[in-house]
Amino acid sequence: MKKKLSEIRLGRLELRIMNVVWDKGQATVHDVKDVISRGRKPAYSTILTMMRKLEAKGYLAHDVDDRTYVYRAAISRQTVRHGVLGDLLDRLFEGSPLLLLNNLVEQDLISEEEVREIRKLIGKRRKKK
Amino acid sequence: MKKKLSEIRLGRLELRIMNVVWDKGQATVHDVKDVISRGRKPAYSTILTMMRKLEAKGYLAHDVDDRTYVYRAAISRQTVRHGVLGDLLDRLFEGSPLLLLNNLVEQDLISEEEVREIRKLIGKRRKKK
DNA sequence: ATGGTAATATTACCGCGGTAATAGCTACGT
DNA sequence: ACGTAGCTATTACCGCGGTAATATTACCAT
Repeated sequence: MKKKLSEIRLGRLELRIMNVVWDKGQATVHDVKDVISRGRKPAYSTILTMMRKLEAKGYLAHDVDDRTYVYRAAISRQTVRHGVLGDLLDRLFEGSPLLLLNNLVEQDLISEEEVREIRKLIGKRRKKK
Repeated sequence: MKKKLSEIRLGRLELRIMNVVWDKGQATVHDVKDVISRGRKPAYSTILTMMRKLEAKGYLAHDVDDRTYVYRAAISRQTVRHGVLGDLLDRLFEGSPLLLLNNLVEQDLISEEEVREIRKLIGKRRKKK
């Protein structure tokens, strides 16, 4: 089930679930329920339902281990990040990453040192090409 | 109608509408309908409904000019950008702006020159304080 | 065999963004 | 006075993320 990057759309709970699966590599419904702590704590059956829906949408897949579903991601964190970030850029920052960067600075979310690191990173990437 | 930054949530069409109002400073339903071009073109009544809902939520306000509603933004673009960006950071990038930056680089969305500009910007900000 | 246990499957509902048809109002032209 | 043009107001519906109770299934222990 391939998806265009721009079509990747995940709700809040969906993302919380995916994060658990990405972090742990694989997870059962119970695993997810145990890890999800912050804020509202959805019922077991809620998480179950959402994970089934996520699988139906092609974001999760599962193996069966002794009659327990062990889920794993069917889409990478990077892919989702790319998709969602691109979408945000498009919708709220005129498609300009620079504008977004600017915003991070205004919010004092990044420091000069961090920007320096990023420059280094870009340098390395350029060499590779 | 004050809102916590993290509670600012706007759908796709809502954001398209807000963008028009922000760009033009003020806009009637017709103005918005005329400007909105890309992709689906919602009916006049759809835009009308959405703008009323946006006003009910405190994102728009209106004056009446010769029995036509002239809407203006009741929340700034910056505020929405801050809110949405912070939320994204929190949900998908472990709250780390650096991780987000990194992602922009991986997607080849920012260049070394742009990062240099940002560093300059940060320098200026630091002096102000 | 049978009842408990622990998992998945089914079903139902809510709120909201989005969609739009249609009803209602009012000033203006003739 | 009256119809019409051009607005806003009302109403209804859909899909989906989220919520969760309840039903079903199947193994295990006694």
